[in-house]
Amino acid sequence: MTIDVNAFQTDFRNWYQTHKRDLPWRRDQEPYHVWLSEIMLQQTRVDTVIPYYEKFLKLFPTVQDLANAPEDQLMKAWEGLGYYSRARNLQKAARQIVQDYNGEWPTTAKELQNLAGVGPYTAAAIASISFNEKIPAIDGNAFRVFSRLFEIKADIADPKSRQVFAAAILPLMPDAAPGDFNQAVMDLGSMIATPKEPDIAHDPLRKYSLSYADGTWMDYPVKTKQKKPKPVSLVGIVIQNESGAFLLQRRDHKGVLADLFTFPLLAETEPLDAAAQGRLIQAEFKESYNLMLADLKPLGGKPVRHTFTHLKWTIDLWTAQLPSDADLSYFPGEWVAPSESDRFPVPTVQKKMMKRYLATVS
DNA sequence: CACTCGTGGAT
DNA sequence: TATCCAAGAGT
Repeated sequence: MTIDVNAFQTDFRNWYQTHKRDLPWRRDQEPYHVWLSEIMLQQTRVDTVIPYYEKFLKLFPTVQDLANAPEDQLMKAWEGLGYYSRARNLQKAARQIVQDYNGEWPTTAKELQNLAGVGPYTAAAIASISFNEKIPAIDGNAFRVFSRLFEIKADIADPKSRQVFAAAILPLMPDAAPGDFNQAVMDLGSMIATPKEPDIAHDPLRKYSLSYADGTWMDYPVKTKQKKPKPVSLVGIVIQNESGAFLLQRRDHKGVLADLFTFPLLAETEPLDAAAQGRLIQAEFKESYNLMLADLKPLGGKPVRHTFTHLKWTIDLWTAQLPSDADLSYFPGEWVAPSESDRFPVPTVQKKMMKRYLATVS
């Protein structure tokens, strides 16, 4: 594979200067801004991230503000964005910067990877954009763009493939503005060299592309298929006291939706009929929480469905009553009045359950 | 290293 | 509805 690197860089740079997107985190090269945006953009679309990014910068203008933020305020600001461990790692890393690095950002990708939540991609992105390190930032766009350019058949789901791509990309990077090169790859991948139906006619790199020449671009990137989400049946219990407050449960610090608040959820080892669900709920509340629910009954209607990357939840909703003076010593959660329900970070599935409940009882 | 960890848009 | 997948990282 012989390629005129100078011509390639010129074509690519010219295209980027004309077509690059105007994004909030491109207003400067502040590592705090670049880092925050890169964490939010992990597995998340630009349009989704923008409002969260703007809100975060208003709430936490500096890395010191983020390091000092109350956890619930942080999680609340992240609510709905998904992959919530990113938010916890965000604050861990902010505290690393303030305490371990005395507020001075490390300037190399190698050092940046010591920060919580910063892996090889994010470290390379920050190092190249903020500190002009010549290192390829290899994300899904880069895998797609360069596998098609050079017909690279390494499986991108295999971590070992990263070095194959790095070796192919590095010789193409310019000494000046390597961060622009990496961002150009992302813009090209999201606007032109898309997964389905790439706009080949407007691709500034089309004359360098082996797969375009061979008509094989649909075969790239090579990626092993992901498994189907595992079906899980659950019951969700909408419990209210005599003043109408809801009993919300703080989920375990580990696992799915860690630390967030939902109606109490119980997983069934296998799908149960209504009678068995009722017995499960009463037994679990008695044995685990020492609580006796009153007036327990199915809400009725279709179950609430929610699909994660690896799980497919089917939730049958129930309703019950519990006095406000019930002893919650063994229950990880608290009463939440409808008026103050937005003080707690809740995942999307909780919003779905609440919406279904309110629609059914009204 | 295979698995875990969310959400919403596109098709 | 089913599937893919979007600027991945931690374990």
